[in-house]
Amino acid sequence: MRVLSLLDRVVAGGAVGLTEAADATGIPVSTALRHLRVLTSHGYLVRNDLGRYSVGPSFVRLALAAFQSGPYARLTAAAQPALQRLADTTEESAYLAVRDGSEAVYIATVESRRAIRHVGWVGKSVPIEGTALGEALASEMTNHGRPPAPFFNTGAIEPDVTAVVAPIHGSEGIVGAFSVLGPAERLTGERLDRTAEAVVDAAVKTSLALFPR
Amino acid sequence: MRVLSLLDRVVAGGAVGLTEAADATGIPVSTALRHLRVLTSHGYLVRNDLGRYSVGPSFVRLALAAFQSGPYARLTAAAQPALQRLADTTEESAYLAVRDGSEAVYIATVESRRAIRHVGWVGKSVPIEGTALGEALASEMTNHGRPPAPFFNTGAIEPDVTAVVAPIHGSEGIVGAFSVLGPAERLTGERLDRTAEAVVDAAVKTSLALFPR
DNA sequence: CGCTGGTATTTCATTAAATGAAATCACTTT
DNA sequence: AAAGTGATTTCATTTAATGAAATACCAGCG
Repeated sequence: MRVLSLLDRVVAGGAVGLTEAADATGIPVSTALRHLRVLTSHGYLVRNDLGRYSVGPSFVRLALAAFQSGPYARLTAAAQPALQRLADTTEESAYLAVRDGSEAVYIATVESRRAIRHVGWVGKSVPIEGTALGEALASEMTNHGRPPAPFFNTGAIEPDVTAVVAPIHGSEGIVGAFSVLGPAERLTGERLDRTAEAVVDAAVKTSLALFPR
Repeated sequence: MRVLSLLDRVVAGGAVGLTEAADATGIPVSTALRHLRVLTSHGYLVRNDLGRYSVGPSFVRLALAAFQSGPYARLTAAAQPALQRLADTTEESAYLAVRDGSEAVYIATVESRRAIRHVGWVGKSVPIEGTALGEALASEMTNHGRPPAPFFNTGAIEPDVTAVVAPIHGSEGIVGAFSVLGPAERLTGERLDRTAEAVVDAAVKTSLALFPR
């Protein structure tokens, strides 16, 4: 699995030298070099003129496939209309996220049209612990036919950013969550209430689209 | 590297059983099972209730990173305005592709607004040999300061689909190519000529954006 | 209900690849 | 020229991978 650790670090890091990759993964440089050479020979990585490794075309092909077939294709397709509606009605950026072990990863977004808006969290991971998103993804479906309750948090990841979250259910439990993110000073009072209603509504509709009962 | 072959097949395949993954990679099922379990334990794959393996959240996180940092982030960002212009001016679907060994992979698109339009080739691989795209990606920078010549082909991959292609240069040679794809009956005569000019122009402008001289 | 076929899982002995330190090389900076 | 950093090669050792065979499970069919 060393080879995947290295691949992970290089793809996540953008452009990474041998010693940096070895240090980041705790692998001796001679071992890391061998693995990086194998990954490069198969096209998963490329090595540029400066000797730095980056993602290669074979990995890119798989990255595209990951969103075109399989569960994330279905989830992102089912979620897209709801994300658009969420961004339109709440006038804040709306995100779709999934659970990745002890973290949550934002995998899709429709950004708010406002000049002051939350941006750039697709691909970002946040901990399950201590975040509204984490709570939502780790929650149980305990509402017995009633709409799920929304989750709120301010400042968990960034100061003055409020998150309003609702989980999405599929055939095998919680498959993702919607999160609307915006400045805390805007998301208060009645705007916060209406945002919560919209997020819950989006989650319920997307859950039904994925798993009709 | 067996582990990456398996990962490749599962991600590309969408939802794949143990025996299918083993057969597709030529790996004995007991060995394949072990690898699939390791991939699942790290979150790169998931296994559903039916026992089929699909892409998992750790892989999705990397897939997103592949387009956010590193060479493909730069390439797709630099190419986006040109793809949009190409689709607008030619009224056909425009694609960006890169070379992956003996194949070419389409990695981004702006689709034509026409009802009859070419769709759905992002993530698809075509051979270098026998295609206009392949010729373009394999070509040398032999025009010595003059604009590159466009490449044409009809029916190489699908009957009655014409491709008009031009390579994009970066600091280390050819880094990608633009391809406009549309019905052969539409892309003839003066429309074909103007499409070729537009593709070459897009490639030249994107090359300059990536590697100013 | 029993049988068959296909798929998945476990076990265990064998093999092959991975490993990693040390020596060496290359390049940049002082 | 020397020093420091990063990369590469070599080689002996170790560890993980391997894969066949046995077993278990499940769905479909007669």
